[in-house]
Amino acid sequence: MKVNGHVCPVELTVLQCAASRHRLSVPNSTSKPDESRPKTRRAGDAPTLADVARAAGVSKMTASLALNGSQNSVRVSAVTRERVMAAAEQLRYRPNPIARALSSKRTNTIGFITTLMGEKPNAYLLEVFGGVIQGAMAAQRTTTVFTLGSWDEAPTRIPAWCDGRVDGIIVLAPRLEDAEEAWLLERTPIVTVHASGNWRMGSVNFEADDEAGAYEMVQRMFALGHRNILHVGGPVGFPSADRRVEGYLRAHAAVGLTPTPVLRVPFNTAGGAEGMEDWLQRHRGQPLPEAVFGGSDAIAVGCMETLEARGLDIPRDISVVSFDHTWLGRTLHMAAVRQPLHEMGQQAVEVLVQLIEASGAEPYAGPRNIVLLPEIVMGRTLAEPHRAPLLIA
Amino acid sequence: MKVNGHVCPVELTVLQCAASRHRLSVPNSTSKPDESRPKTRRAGDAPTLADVARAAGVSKMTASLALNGSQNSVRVSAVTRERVMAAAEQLRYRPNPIARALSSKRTNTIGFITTLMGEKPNAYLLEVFGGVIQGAMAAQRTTTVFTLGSWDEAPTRIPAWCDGRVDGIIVLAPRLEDAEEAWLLERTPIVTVHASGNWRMGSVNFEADDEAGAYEMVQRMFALGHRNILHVGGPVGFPSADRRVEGYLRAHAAVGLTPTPVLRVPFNTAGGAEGMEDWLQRHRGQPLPEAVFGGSDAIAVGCMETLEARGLDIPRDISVVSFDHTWLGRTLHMAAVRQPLHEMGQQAVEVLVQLIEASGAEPYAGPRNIVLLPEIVMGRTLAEPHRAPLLIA
DNA sequence: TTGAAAGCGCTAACAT
DNA sequence: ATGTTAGCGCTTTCAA
Repeated sequence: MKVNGHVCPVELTVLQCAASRHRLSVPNSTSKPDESRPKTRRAGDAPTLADVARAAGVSKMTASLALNGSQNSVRVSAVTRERVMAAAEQLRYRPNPIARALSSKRTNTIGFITTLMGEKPNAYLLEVFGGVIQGAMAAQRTTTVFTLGSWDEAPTRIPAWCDGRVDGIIVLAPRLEDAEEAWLLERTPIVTVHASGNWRMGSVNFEADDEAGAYEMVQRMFALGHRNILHVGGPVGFPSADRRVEGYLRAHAAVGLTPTPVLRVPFNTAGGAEGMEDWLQRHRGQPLPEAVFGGSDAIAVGCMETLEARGLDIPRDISVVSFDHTWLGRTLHMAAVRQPLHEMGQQAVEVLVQLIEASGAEPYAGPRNIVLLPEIVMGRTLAEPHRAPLLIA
Repeated sequence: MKVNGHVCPVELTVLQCAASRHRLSVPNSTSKPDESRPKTRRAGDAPTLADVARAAGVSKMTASLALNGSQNSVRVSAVTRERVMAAAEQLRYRPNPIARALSSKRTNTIGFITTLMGEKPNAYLLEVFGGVIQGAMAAQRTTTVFTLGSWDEAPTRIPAWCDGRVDGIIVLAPRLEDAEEAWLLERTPIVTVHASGNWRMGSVNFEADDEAGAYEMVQRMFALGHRNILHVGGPVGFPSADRRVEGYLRAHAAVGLTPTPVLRVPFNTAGGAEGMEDWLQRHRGQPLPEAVFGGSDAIAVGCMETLEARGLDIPRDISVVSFDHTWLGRTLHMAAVRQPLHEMGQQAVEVLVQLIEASGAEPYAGPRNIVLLPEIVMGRTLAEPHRAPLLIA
């Protein structure tokens, strides 16, 4: 098979253009899950506990006890256990987790609910997700991902996932109202991240102290000598964006400085780039700010783009700092308020596990709202302000 | 509660330092999944099919048939169906997916196996993952993530996950030998991504034509006037890295140019930055390459870092192009060979579903190795070569 | 058109 | 120390 003038090595290879979105369909394949298949037990099927028990010459329950090692010393004699384990080994027995889940009402799986991590991955979300799967691994659980097309679907779809397939769920809630069908949620513990007070009580919420982080960062910049700092914040109505603005303002109030009016843009690179460009054009001839404080990594990167496109050097001519310090910010060595997103994900799992294991007798007694403190990270994009004030071209 | 001089609004709030990794433990919580709980049916439990049937005055199976809508017109009369559905609605009945899975041997879940997406997210991996969950959503399945500490664990842990909890799995295999316990895999369909020939036959593999992509990109650069292109490739032994080098070399051979010897570095930013710095120091006084071709986004970003730190302007003084065009490359508007990672993830799910639904009677008849064609993306980091040749300082 | 009954593979009370 | 028995909630023959 020849493509672009060279030969592909593998015989069965099929080359196709990715952009064509060509469906590789075989004749009778439906995209809907199949609901009907035969289920007579065939010889090739996986061995069950019964097979092991039979092979070891004991009953199913003895086999179960021997294998699960629970009730350690008492229930099963050493020789019996030995025999059972040998049989299991020999048959290559693997317990069926579905059957176990049905019987024990525990799937050992936690759900992670997110909006589509599509073509345009959300760095913030991915960061938390990384923490979640790491936490899940540490807690000996697996993570299943439920994808929401948009947050509008949340009230109807989230309860539908609380149907026993997971022991508990973690919800990343940028902003979320009370679920209408809260009745179902009562059976499935939930931990939210960044659902600042919007979610029903009874669950546990994680958030970062955005306000304090922004306050601290602006103070640091003041200490470096900056006086004219432009804050390009996220959209109005996002609690976290709003709180960052508050921190920015409070820092100014604390030292008696009049803040430059805040710019609000969407939480993405284009938002930062276009907002910045627009702002610069509206302030032509006026002094260039000494620094820009982006409301997120993406916003800050967008701002940098615009500034650099105008020939400005960062941080010589103007400093740029950001919020979050996700992988994007780290890669670019940006100065930022680091929000402990990864830790949030990990700790969310820890708390969720506690919630799951809390029986009626010993209810969860920990905190209901957990606020992590952000930290200031210095980087290559922040320096002392430019000596001679620059004007906006 | 006061922190950093301001008051937190929520009463139950607990502030904690993220870096402390403090365990929020409640007294009797074990991290191991709990194995023992009572299971007598209490009034507050979720309604079952039996409850619905009783409420509707029919048998369980009639209820099941009525609700699942299978055997559409024949089996159940319209009135009965109506009554059953009303009862279900009224009881807020939700079918238990675990029970369904046990009975039907279908979980409608696909597994995604990956190494830890930890603090240092792998852009490549995340890109594919985004495609997978999107594909899964389209196919009405959920995705469960299995995390591998390192690839060494693959041969033992992957088979352990083929125990029925998922209908099939997708494996991102940078390099992977034959699984020793392949016997188990026979029951669970597998689609690999980038497992170029290393994995057992019988599964389906996806890959991109790295060689052709690199060839094409170098040709484009030749067309722009570049003659001295340094390829900073990924580590020796990674099939994809090796094939990119081959494409680079073939492009030179095609036009009769002698290629600059290839540099091989780790697949990350530090690799690119340090490799580049080292190379420049070893070639002091010699002509600066007109362009650098990074073996991945991360490598290219690292190279750019080093070059810009030396005061070089990209692309005026030197062009930089990369491979992959993941989110990092897109954010920075880099010129690159775009590998269709997202599409790979999506299509991997489509094929996996076909594999799952292929019964013994109608086995999967599609291709076993699917090669997607990369495409060239122009960007801000690639321009015509610098007129006056520069020397390495 | 509907019902009764037998699993799916495992866990857990209750005997022995 | 081990076996018996009864579910978990659903699907699916097999009768009626």
